[in-house]
Amino acid sequence: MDVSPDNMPDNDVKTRKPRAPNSPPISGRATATGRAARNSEIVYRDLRDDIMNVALAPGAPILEKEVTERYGISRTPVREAILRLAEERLVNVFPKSGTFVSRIPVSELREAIVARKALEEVCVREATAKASKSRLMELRAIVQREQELAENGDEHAFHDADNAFHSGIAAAAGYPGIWTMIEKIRIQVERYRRLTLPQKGRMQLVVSEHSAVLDAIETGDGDAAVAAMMSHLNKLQIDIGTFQELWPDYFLFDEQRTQP
Amino acid sequence: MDVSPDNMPDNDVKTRKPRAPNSPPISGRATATGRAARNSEIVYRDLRDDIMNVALAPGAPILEKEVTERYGISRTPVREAILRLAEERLVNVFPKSGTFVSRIPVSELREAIVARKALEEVCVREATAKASKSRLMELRAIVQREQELAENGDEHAFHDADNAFHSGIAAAAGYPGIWTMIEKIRIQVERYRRLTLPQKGRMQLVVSEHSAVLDAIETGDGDAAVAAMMSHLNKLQIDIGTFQELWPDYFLFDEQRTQP
DNA sequence: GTAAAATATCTTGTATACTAGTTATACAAA
DNA sequence: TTTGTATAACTAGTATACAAGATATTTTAC
Repeated sequence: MDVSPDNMPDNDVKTRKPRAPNSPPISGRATATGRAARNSEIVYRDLRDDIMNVALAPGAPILEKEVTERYGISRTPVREAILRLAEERLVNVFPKSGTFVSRIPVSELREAIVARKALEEVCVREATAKASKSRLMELRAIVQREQELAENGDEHAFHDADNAFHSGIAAAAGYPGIWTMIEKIRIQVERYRRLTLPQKGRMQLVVSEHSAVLDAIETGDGDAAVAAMMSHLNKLQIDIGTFQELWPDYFLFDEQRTQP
Repeated sequence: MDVSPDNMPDNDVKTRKPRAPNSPPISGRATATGRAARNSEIVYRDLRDDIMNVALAPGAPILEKEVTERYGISRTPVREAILRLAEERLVNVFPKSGTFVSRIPVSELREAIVARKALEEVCVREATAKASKSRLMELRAIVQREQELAENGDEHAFHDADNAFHSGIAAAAGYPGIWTMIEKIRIQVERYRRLTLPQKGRMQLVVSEHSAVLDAIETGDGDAAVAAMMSHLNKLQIDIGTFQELWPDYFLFDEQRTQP
C-alpha cells in the first residue's frame, strides 16, 4: 500500500521524517510480552470460564453495563472481551439488541469431537515415535497425580491435570501449536462435558485410560497408543439425547449460523 | 451470577421492572443475521486479505490512524479489526508502541500443515463413505472449472475454486464446521503458499491431483482417496530453506510466542 | 566530536459521549 | 378483553477526547 516505511531511502533528509514507525518486531525483543495485564484479557478469561463452567447458562444475557460496573472499568475493554467470545461462538451478539451466551450447537459438537480425535491421533502417534525419556517420566508423573486427585475427589484440580496430560502428549510430539488448536476446539466441547461430568467413578476411569495410553507410548507401539487414545476420547460421545431432556434449551439442533 | 433476568418471578409488580433483557436468542429468529454491515468487519476482511496476499508484507507496520483516514471512520472499528487479526496471530500488537504484520513462524507453519492433513484426512474418508451422487457431481464440476481456469491462467479465480473443492469435500462428509477450522489454519499457511505459488504448471498439477482424489472417492476406495489427498497436501511441504534466502526477514524461526 | 539526558511526538489503551436501532411497556381504540 | 400504536428505555455501534508509555529527535554537557 502507500505505507512504505523502510522501503524509502530515509537517510537523505533527516529532520523531516514524521517518525514513521520503523521499528518492526525484532526477533529478540524485550517488550515482546505484549498483552500481559490488559483489562480486556481479564474480563475475557473470567467470562469464558463462567461460560465453560455453565455458571453463565446458555441463553443467559450478558450486559456490558453490568460487567462494566462489576469490574469498575469502561465499556471499551468489556466490549473487546465480548467480541473475542463472539468470535469463538461462545456468545451471540445481536447488534442493537443484546448479547447472550450461545446455546450448545450439537452439530458443531459432533464435529468438534471428530476434529479433536483427528488431531490427538496425530499427536499421540508422533509422541510415540519420538518422545524422550524425560517426557515420558513427566507424563507418568501427571498420571500419578491424577490418581491421587481422583482419590481425593478434587474435581477441579483433576480437570487441570487431565488437560496437562493431553497437552504433555502434544508437547512430546513436538506439536505445541496443535495443542493450542485442540484447546480452542475443546472450549466448545467443554460446556457439554461439564454437564455430563458428574458421573460416579469417571475420574478413576480416566486415570486408567490415560495410563493405558501411556503404557502403549512407552512400549513404542503407535497403533496401540492411538487405539487407546481413541477409546478414551470416544467416551465423550455419550448420547446427547438424554441430556437434551434434562436441559432442553441449552442445546441448539438446527444449524443457523450467525456469521457467514 | 447476579443477573437473574427470567428466573425471578417478574409477574407480581408490573410497572417497576427496569426492562431486564428477557429476550434470549430464540431459535427461529429473523434478525439472526447479526453482523452484516459492520465497519469493523469490512476493515478486518480487507486487512486480512492484504496480509494473506502479502500485499502487506511480514514486518510492515499497521497504523490505526492511516486505516482510519483511508476508510473515513473512527478508531474504534479499526481497533476491533486489528484485535481480531492479533488473535489470529496475523499481526503483533506492541502495547504502547505499534502494530506490525507478524512474520511467518515456521514452526507453527509445520504444525499447521500437519493439522490440516489430519483434518482433511478425516473429511475425505468420511466423504468417500457417504457422499451423495449430487455432491460428487458438484465436485466434478468444480474440478472441471479448475481445469478451465488453469488454462486461462486466472490465478485468483483458481484459488477460489481450489478452496471450493476442499470445502466441498468437507461438506460432502457432513463436516462443514471442520472446514471452518481448516480455513482458520489455512490463514497461517496461505501467506507462505502465496510466496511459493507462482510456479509454472502448478495449477495444472493441482487439477490432476484433485481429479485423482475425486476418482478415488467415486470408486468408494477410502484408503486411496486419503492417499491421494495426502499426496496432494504434501506438496505444501516444499523445503522452506529456499524461500528463506529469497525473503530472509519474512520468516521467524525461534518460537517466542507473544501471548501465553 | 561523542555520549547522555531531555524533550517532542508518535503509538496504543481507556473512558465517555453520542447515534441508531430494538424491545418492552403503556395506552388507546375496538 | 383484545389488538394496534405510540412512547420510553435500553441495547450495541461509533466517534472522540484523554492518559500512559515508547521511540526518535534534539539538546546539552564534556
